[in-house]
Amino acid sequence: MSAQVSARDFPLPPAPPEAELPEPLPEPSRDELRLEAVLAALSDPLRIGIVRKLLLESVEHDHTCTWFGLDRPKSSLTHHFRTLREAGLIRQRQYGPSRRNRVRVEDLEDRFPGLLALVADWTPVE
Amino acid sequence: MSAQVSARDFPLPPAPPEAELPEPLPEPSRDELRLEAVLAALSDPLRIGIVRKLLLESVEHDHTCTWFGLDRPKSSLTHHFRTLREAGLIRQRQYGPSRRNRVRVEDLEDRFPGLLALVADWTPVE
DNA sequence: CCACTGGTACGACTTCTCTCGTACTACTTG
DNA sequence: CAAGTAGTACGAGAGAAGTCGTACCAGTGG
Repeated sequence: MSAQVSARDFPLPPAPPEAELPEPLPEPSRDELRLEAVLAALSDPLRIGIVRKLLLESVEHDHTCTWFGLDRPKSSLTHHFRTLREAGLIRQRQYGPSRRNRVRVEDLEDRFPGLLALVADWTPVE
Repeated sequence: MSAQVSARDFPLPPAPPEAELPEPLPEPSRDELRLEAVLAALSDPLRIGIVRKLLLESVEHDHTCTWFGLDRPKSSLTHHFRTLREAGLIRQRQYGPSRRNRVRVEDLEDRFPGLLALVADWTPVE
């Protein structure tokens, strides 16, 4: 059956008050995004799962690393989230002691239209 | 400026007489294609360049590995073309002594719609 | 049959990536 | 200030991947 999630047109996040948020951690600018790097970051099942979960369950809200419920040591999670940020897939902000993540939907749709729809349709191996 | 190649809708190849062609080398079936594997294969600049060139310059014709004019040893090319075939991006057929490649446009558009458009728009680092 | 062409297979080497333990830092709360 | 929470940095080990030389093989054409 393979119920395909129809996630073609992402509602762009309703322009939150960016000015009031903590500064994002260092990340490539929209123009610096490289398709090879983005694809490499997404080629790991854990990471594409993270991006997919963020897309489907929280386009408008940021989430901490632990929100994902991943059964990995903290140092492994740091590695994967940093990989995603350095490739330009997610934006990370420091909220007090914790760090929150969101997908860079606007930037990615602008540079690589349709890519996030593929991520949203992805399913892990059974 | 970045003149974006508008390559959204690929003309599906006009159904060549598949029966008369040599058998394809072993490859994953359409249902076996995995997005992670496809993205991993495309995350190498040399390989995404190969797929892009095949897409833009020869959708309807197969090409040998040497046609690409890549300045690498033969054994390296064998490695990259096999990687692309095993990920399901290209189909390879043996024509006498040489081996010819084409992109699996139909299968990829069916499973991962829009992905090939991103590949066609890709440009190498200057 | 011999040389040429267009590849493959194998193996070595190097580099990258994933994984994770340990130690540490930053902030919050009592 | 002490304890708890959420994360980082460092570094080591294992495995995967890229690079490429060498030897080899299958057709093609003289």
